Amino acid sequence: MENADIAKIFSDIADILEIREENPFRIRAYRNGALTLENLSERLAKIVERDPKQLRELPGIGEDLAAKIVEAVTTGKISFYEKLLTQIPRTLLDLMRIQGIGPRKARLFYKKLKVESIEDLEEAAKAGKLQNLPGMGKKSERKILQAIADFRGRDSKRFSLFRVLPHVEALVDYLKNGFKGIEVTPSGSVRRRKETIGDIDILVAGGNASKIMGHFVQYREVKNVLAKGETKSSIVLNNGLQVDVRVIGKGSHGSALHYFTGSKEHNVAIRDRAKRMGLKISEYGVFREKTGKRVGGKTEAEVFKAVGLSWIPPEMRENRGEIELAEKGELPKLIELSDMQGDLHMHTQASDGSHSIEEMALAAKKAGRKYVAITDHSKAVTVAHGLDEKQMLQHMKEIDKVNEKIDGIEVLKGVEVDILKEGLLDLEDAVLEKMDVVVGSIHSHFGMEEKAMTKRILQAIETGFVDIVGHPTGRLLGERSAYAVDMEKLMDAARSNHVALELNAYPNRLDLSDIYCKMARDKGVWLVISTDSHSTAQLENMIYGIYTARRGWLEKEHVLNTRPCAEFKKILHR
DNA sequence: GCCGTTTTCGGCCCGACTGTTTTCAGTCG
Repeated sequence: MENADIAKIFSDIADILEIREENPFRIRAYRNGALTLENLSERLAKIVERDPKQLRELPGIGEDLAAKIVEAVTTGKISFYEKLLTQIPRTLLDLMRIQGIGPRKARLFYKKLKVESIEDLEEAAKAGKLQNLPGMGKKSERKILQAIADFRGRDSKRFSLFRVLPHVEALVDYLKNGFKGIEVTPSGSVRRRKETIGDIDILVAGGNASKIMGHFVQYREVKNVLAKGETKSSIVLNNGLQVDVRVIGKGSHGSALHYFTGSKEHNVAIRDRAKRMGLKISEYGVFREKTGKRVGGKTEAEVFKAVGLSWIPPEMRENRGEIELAEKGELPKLIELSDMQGDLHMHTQASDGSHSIEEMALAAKKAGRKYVAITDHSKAVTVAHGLDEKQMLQHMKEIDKVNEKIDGIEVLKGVEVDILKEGLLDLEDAVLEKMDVVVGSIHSHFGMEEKAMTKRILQAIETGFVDIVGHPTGRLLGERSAYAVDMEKLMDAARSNHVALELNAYPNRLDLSDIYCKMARDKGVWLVISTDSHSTAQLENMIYGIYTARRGWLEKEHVLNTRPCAEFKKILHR
């Protein structure tokens, strides 16, 4: 069992215990445990193998959960969970994924109507059986039917950040244009620059709250209004994206911004800390618990300062150790877009790109880069018109020509060479030898099992020709999951062979993920951030790589292409 | 079930909105 599987079981256990109305703190303990496992970069199996006692060092993992993890890793199941499932059907848990249905309602429907699944629930609602239950009515019944329809229509629940940001911008403009002197700030996972977004949260400071609410729900792209209150409203856009807006007084801007930026886990940890210090934090400010005296909240910095911390960048607020660092004053200085000097992965018309070498180079210069590597596909990637040895040599001459012709940016000769099924590279050594930059990537046989896939990539690394492993897990957000690879082994091999791993900034890749970036940072593995552009416009996607890098705690020094070209080349030619 | 600068026991984040109530439970973030 892998980390995510065990996390899912802990979360299921929490749901079941909730339906059974057990001790809410015990339930939270399982939830917290699940979150810890989700955010963990190291494989639990590895930790157990090394020393099961180390599980106890993980936040929220005590004697009990540690034992369950050991059981899961060694036997492939958790007997406590199996036992629970004999009492409550697994499909009942799906009910709680319907908006407006929590554990109480799920339990009510199950007990009174024998509803065990979403299908059962739909049937009961259509038959008018729900409205007569205690606490229910006609309106609730209608809402549930609507929520079931929404749930089904909403394809794959989360939206990629790059699809969401344009909507955020439009909404912020819309709100700002309606009123004078209000501050409109995107918060939530958008502000944390998470790779996928569940809904948009927008904070408005100042202004007439009820007027702002009235204006907001009339936004031109509203499909339906979920809730409209005095200070808080939620709408669903035509594309299925939910937007929450909250209005707050200007004096509480900082505490509200902190609160609505989250993450939830970070907030819980901060509030817990405040509590231990005799303080109470809400969206309205920081207060002394005893006297109720307000001690801050106008700015975010005030909130952090009140609990003895320096200001934590939003991208780090996931309760992955950032609070401990802030306490010691040791927060990293996160990488910024302006640090990026090179872009080492892009395609031209020679393979599957839309522009010429020169056009790409000039656009990259405009985007602020000082050097680029042109890395077209090799011949195995036929769908992308990959180049064979002869074509590649010709292409390299073209690159040389452009390099001589233009100023202000250095153009390196590169290739994105396919890592074949057996771990061999798709071009002859004699050609690879002449390259400045070799990116090795997987484009086929994604379904290989983990051992074989890991061996395949390790073998490619060990040829000595690969400088960078491109999009190392092959995932496409919302489309294709990562292929199975032992990331520990891959990173260890990369480090000992002086090979860098790519953080591919293509917005639906972001591969490596934030968690793997942090793992690379911890392990001292070199990284590069590249756009994998197929057109000049895509060179601007570097910013998405920066977002993910910042979420992975990366600093300038961890990323090779923040260095000047000469220094970068020197490192490559170790 | 977890955890400890008040505690190995007794706490555990906090508030808005809705629909059903006739003062509040459930859900959500």
